[in-house]
Amino acid sequence: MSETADRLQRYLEDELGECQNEDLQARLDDLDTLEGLLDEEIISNDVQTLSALGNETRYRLVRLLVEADNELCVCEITPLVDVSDSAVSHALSKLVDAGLVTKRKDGRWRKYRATSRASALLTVLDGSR
Amino acid sequence: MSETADRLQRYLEDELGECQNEDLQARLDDLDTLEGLLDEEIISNDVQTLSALGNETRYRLVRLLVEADNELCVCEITPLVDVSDSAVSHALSKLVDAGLVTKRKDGRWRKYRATSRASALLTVLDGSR
DNA sequence: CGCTTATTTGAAGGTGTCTACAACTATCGG
DNA sequence: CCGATAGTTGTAGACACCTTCAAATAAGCG
Repeated sequence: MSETADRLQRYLEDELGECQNEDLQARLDDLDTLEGLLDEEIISNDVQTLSALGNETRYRLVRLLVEADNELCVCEITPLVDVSDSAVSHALSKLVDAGLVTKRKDGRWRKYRATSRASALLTVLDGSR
Repeated sequence: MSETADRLQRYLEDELGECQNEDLQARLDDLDTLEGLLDEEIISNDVQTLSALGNETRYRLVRLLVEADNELCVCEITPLVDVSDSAVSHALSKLVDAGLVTKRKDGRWRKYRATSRASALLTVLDGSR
């Protein structure tokens, strides 16, 4: 038996009392179940979303688009953040990949809009502070 | 006038029509207001939260703690993820800093529990997929 | 006390990320 | 077509991050 499993065993005996072997097995099963609940695809998708938002530039862009409650042209967005055009473009592209904004071509202008997922996330952040 | 401001001016004239000078000024004011809505402290706090969750190991830890709906001992958590004890400890510490989990000492064991902010975020992610 | 065990801390190294620059594509107006 | 403008893409280097190992701290037990 591995060392970490030993430690877990000791912990559970400590917590439950040594006599309750049924409870101990039940607890081990619970922990197994817990692990089983993790879906790899959901994880990687959520992590992509969160790490996209977890960057100051991209967070600002999303905030602005959500507050605007409308699509904005790149040329409207760029003056509002303190990085190069190129950085804005890279950032928006990553946000599109993450499903946090959508892109629309309009002649020579490109317009971006926050998705409902983006505004839902910001709403929760605002509401749980 | 800067280049990006020139571009913005051209865009707005393009969109609104050149005659509507009042509307143009109003739009510029709107964009200014938008920028003013960004609060630096909120931004850095949210970005810290999001970047903490935007890492696979930490995301898994939070998921597990939220699903458990209870505090878990480090020794229960470690076998559920595929990194060293040390990595788990570092990860949990960052999550505490970000306000996503809380820590409690119980004798020689340390127990962690997800905060309501953490479960709110996961709920929104689940609900907006 | 001294030993064992649980967890944390510090540091290092390998990897990934972010932004700016430059070059590119695409669209518009003449 | 051609020049100008809007925006994107590739890339490089500076920097940050993540994990591991080793050592440190802390608590319980004899």
